[in-house]
Order: sequence, then structure tokens, then C-alpha cells
Amino acid sequence: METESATREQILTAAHTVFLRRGTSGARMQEIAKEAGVNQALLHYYFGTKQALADAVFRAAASNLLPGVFEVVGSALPLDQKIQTVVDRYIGFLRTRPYLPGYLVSELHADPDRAALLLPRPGVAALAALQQQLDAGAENGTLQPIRAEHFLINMVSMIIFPFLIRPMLDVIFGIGSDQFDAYLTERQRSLPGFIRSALRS
Amino acid sequence: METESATREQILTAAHTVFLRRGTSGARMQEIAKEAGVNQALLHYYFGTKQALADAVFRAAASNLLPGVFEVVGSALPLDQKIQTVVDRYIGFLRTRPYLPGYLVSELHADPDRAALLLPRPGVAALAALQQQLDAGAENGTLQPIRAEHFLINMVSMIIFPFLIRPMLDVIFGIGSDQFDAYLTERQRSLPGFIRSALRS
DNA sequence: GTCTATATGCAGATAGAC
DNA sequence: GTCTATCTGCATATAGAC
Repeated sequence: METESATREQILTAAHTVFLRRGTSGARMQEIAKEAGVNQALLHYYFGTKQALADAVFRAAASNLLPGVFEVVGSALPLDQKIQTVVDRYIGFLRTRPYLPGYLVSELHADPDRAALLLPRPGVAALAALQQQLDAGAENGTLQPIRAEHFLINMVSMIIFPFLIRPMLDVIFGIGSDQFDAYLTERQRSLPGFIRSALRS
Repeated sequence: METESATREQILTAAHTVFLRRGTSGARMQEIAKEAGVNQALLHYYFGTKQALADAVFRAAASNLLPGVFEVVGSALPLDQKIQTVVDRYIGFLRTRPYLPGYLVSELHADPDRAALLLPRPGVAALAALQQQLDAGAENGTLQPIRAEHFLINMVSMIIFPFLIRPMLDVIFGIGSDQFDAYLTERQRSLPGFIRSALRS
């Protein structure tokens, strides 16, 4: 961690905004410069190439997506509270960054190798803790047996998916952007129960 | 439906392949021409602009994503069988078109207005039928009350999501592309039970 | 209808003044 | 460090021969 110049930060923030909306190949250096209130040449001065700038943004964005979840999942909380906490926090977080999921999926789709820029296996320990909890419930007959990988994916899918298909929600269900917020609130209330019920034997 | 020239079809198929992998802004007309085994000028002869070609591909791709689901959901099958059928068919279908979800999400992210190219509200009737089924179960106490919109989204999320984050699965869970198929098969077996259980009261 | 050759425009990147 | 001006390359698109 070196001392970062204010201008550099300014550019990075602008780049974040533009790249998240347009994606790496759709973004224009000119637009980023304008957003940052500086000249385009300055972007190259600080970051060299567009690709380098895009990678910096991707790293930062990717590191934001999951860690909070593993923290909760790996904690000592009872299962029901883990579910409640993850759903609540995660939807709340994504409300403030609605473009993040679509951006990450787009980038990974265009260049799957970028997944390597994600932290390698950040959650093996957390996953093991979760699996233990699930196994205990299965043994005493209160829970259906399930692998932690599937359970986690199931939970996270239902949280993230609406953000990924937001424009479609309008066409399919008539949920316009003005009603999206209310729709999310409904999910925030109903999802924990849905997930808990799914686990019960 | 006019008679389509063979060359035109050939180009459309090639375009489908390339656009699904690279996205509209990432795709190159040159690459499409090569894939189709024709000259680049011919693409313009048949489709005018890249954007027009991209739109044609998007329309075709989008019309493939959902209709099968609504057909099943709107049928007279009992709920359990609907779930089983949708999960099974949908995962089976996406196995043959693993890039489709990532492509559509990317395109919608880059240009949300494109959602308008989707068929408008194809499933209101199907949705109503499903809601009725859910309400009946809730009234006789066998099911938890839930809105059909949420239920459908929940089910579809869990089916599609793994395809959207496939490159991440390797990094997070160590599921490489060689193991992805087995992972899908596991989900195909376990998801219906998970979903049925979630609905039970 | 299909090709080769070429025009056009634009975006990323550099040179160099201040 | 920050700017203006410019180069370079590439991708879309067109012209025109066959």
C-alpha cells in the first residue's frame, strides 16, 4: 500500500463507474476521463493501458462480491441466523451496487481466465464449518442431507439473480424499475423462510 | 417467414457462435466471416450493419431462454411434477447451450433497453395457473403461501446461476471444467427435492 | 451473390509543451 | 503532473470487379 495520489484515486473511481456500466470492451477511455474531470492522456500516465486500468477495477470489484458471505458462513452462528444474516446483508449490499453482479458476470463471460484474479479458494474453512453444521442436522434427523457447495450456491443464486435480470423483470412480470425496490424488500422478507424450509427434513 | 438463402443461414449460425462467446461489442465481423467460411463483405450484404446482425442473434437467443418453462408451468401437471420437469429439462437444455445465460446477461447489462426485444409478457396465463396451484396448497395447509413471481424466480435462479459463474466455481470450490458436468448432474438430482421441501408448510 | 481492394472513422496510445 | 496535438492501428463499412 503506497500513498495514492488524489488524482489517481479520482480516475480509479471514475473508471469503476464507467466499467461497471459498460464493461471492459464497451467502455471508452474518453468517457472515463470526462467522468473523472481530467484529460485522457492522464489515464495512460497513471495506468499505462486500458487493459491495466480495467484489471485494477475488476480486482477491486471482485474482492467486494463474496468475502462478507464467507465470514458469516464460517462463523459460529446457528444455521437459521446465518441464513437470515446473509440474505439480509447481501441484498442490502447489492441495493447499493446493483450493477456489480451484471458487471462481473459479463467480464467473466467475455474472458473466463479473469476468474484467476479472484482470491484463490477464500472459503475452504468456512465451507467446512457449514458442512459440519449441515451434517449434524442430518444426523439428528432435523435436516435433509445436502452438500455445502450446493446449499451455498442455492442461497446465493436466489439473492443475486434478480439483479442480473432486472431489465427482464419488467418485460416478464411487469416489475418496472420503480417497483424493483419493493420487489427486493419482499424477497428480503420471504427468502430466509424459503431457504430454511428447503433444508428441513 | 420468407425462404432463407443457405448462405444467410450459414452467416447467422456463425454469428450466433461468435456473439455468444464474445458479446456484441467484443465480437469482430472478421471472425464471424471466417467462422462462416465467407467474406466479410457478405455479412454487410445480408445484414447491413453489425448492430443489425447482433440484434438478429439476440432475438433468436432470447426466444430460446424461457418459453419452454412457461409451457410446463402453465400446464395441468401437479406441482411436484412441474418442478421435476422444469429442473430436468432446463438443466439438460443449458448443458447444450452453456454460453446462453452469460451472453444474455451480458447483453442486457450493456444495453438494458434490449429487454424490449423479448416477447412482452409471454407468461401471464401460465403464471396465473401456477399461482392458483400455490394458493390451493396454502389453503389446505400443505404449502407455505408464496407469490408465483418469487417462486418462479427462485427455481430458475438455482437452475441458471451455475452457468453464469462457471469460471468462478473452479476458483471457489475447485470445480474445474472437467468436473462441471458431474456437478450439474448432482444438481439435477438434488434440486427438485430442495425446491419441493422449500414450499412445504 | 461473392469476391478483393479500399475508404472512413474512431479509440488507444504517444510526443512533447507547459 | 497535466495538458494539447498527433500518430497508429484496427474494425466497420463501401466501391466496384467478376
